[in-house]
Parts: sequence; structure tokens; C-alpha cells
Amino acid sequence: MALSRDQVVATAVDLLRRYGLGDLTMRRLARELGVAPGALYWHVANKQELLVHVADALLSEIPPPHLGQPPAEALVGLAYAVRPGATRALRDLAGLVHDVGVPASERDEVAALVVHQILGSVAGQHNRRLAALADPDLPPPDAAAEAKAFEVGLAVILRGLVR
Amino acid sequence: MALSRDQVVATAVDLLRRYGLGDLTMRRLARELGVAPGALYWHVANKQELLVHVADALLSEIPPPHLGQPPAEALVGLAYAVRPGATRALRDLAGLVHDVGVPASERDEVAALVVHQILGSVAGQHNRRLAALADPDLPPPDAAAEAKAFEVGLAVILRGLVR
DNA sequence: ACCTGAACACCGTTCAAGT
DNA sequence: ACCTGAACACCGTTCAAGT
Repeated sequence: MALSRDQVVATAVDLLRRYGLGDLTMRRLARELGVAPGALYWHVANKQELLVHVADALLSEIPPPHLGQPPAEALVGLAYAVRPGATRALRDLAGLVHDVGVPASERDEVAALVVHQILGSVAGQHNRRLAALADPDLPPPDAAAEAKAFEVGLAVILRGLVR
Repeated sequence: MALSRDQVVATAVDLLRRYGLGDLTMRRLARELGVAPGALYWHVANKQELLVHVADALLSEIPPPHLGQPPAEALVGLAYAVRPGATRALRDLAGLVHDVGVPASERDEVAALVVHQILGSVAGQHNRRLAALADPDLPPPDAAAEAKAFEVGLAVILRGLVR
């Protein structure tokens, strides 16, 4: 039966989780799917687009933050969902904002801004959920900066997976 | 005359600045130096070590923070030194900590911790200057996490240079 | 001590041709 | 519509052999 893009992306996520970013290559992915490398390019324009879909898939696994949940905790949830144990840095950062004694009226905003600044441009227009965590009144980052930041932001999210 | 490691690193920095991270390959670097690719491996163990030295070179260009300079401003200096105009995200982050109304007694600590969290593991044991910006009482990140974080941290610093 | 030449085992991407 | 086979232009790294 024919391959689907969802299948390609799911296998990519699996490869990423099992062997790390260094083994997430188009050729390795094709091998894993029992298909020629060129076949992938029917379902996905290029590797960069594949990574966008991988990031999207990772984000979609995160339960939506329930009402009133502080962004700092939502961040921890996000990081934890990617891989347990890979989240020390992110948790420390969120905890830091939470614990330092920022007035309650500003704490969520600070956390949201920090999260937004670090992760906000991840996955470009696909990160609706993350965007919702951050301040909705923030001016959206311009498209060029967003594109450039994608690889970096993704790397931050996936840092625990990098071998 | 014989190549030196300093020469290799300097050319790598130049390549990085002119064409971005994507063009900083061992082969391209060798070509730029008029030398065979294998020659580089006399001066540097592998590409990862080269990147450590590149990061070190970038950090060494930054003037040491003068006494009493808030870490947030030191961060801006760091980011700006890498490349003017590539620093919006970092500057926003620093400014955020600075402006949000964190009590003066805690502001520097917050900024230092944020900086430390994001950049603190860059360049491993080479980042003495950066480490000095962060809280000296912080437990040093373990070596494995540090190694894993290097690539990511470097990418954050160099985000403006990535094509 | 320092470098070349040549190889090894990979990459991402394209594209005619097949079904 | 979907995929193969084969190619193109690259990678990082190693290592005998040269000087």
C-alpha cells in the first residue's frame, strides 16, 4: 500500500527518539520505510519541511494547557513531553522565573515572554499552541527571522535527543 | 610556510561570518586555505573541536564586562559582538529581565541565571568569561550535558549567522 | 613535522523511466 | 499517482606515502 506523509513523519519522529537527530537522514528514513530515498520527495518537499512536520507532530502530542495553568508549567509540560529527563535546562529556566519573586501580576507574563523568546518561533506558523502560551499582544516575529530561527528553536526543544 | 591552528580557526571564523554556518565545512575551509582536507586534521582533531575553537575565538573578541556592569548588558554586548543586527532575540530577552520590574536586588541574579541557562554551557570549559557573568555559586553543569548542549548553545549565539 | 592523494562510507536532491 | 534506479555534487574522516 502507498506511503502517506503522516507515515513518513511518524517514522521520522520514531527515528529521532530512538537514535537522535544525527540519524534522522532522508536516506536512513527511506531505509526504515523500505523505500528508495527519492520516494520521500513525493510526500515532502525537502528535509527542512520534514523537520517542520516533525516539530508539529511533537507539539501536537502535548495536551493543551488547561485554563489558568501558568505558562511556566506549560513549558515544563512541553519539554517533558518531548522526552522525560531531557528537560533540566528548560525546567530550571521556568522554575527560575517562577521562584525568583516576580510579582504575581507579572510572573506569567515574564514566563510567557521568556518561553516565547526561546521557543516562540519554532515551527513557524505551525506553533499555534505555543503562540497561545505567549502574550497574544506580542508583535509576531517577521517571517525571515522566523525561518532563520526555526532550526535553532527546534534544536533547543530537541536538545535532549541530540546524540 | 606551515599552517597554524590559529590560522585555521581564524579562517573558519571568517568563513562563518561571510557565508554562514552552512558553508563552514572542513572541505570548504581547506579550499579557502589552499590545502588538502586531510591537512586540517593535523591542527584540529575533528570538526567539533574546530567549532569549540571558533566559539572561543568569538568569545575572546568580547571586551571583558567592566565592574558592576549588569549581566543583562554584558549579554547584549556578547550578542552584539558576534554580529550587529543579529541580536534582536537576545536583546529582547535581556531587556525583558531588565524592564519587568524585578527588584533591583534580584535583577542581576535573574539575568545571570537566564544567560547562564541559555549560553552557560557554550564552548565547555572554554567559556571562563561567560561563566564569570553567571552566578559563581551555581553548580557546574555535568560534563555530558555540557557536551550535548554545546551545539545548541553555539547555534543560539550564531543564529544570526545561519543562512 | 606537516601535508597530499586517494579512498571509505556517507549526505540531500533531482529526474527520467517505470507501474 | 506513486515509486525506482541512477546519477550529481557534495560531506567528515582516515591513512599510507611523500617531503
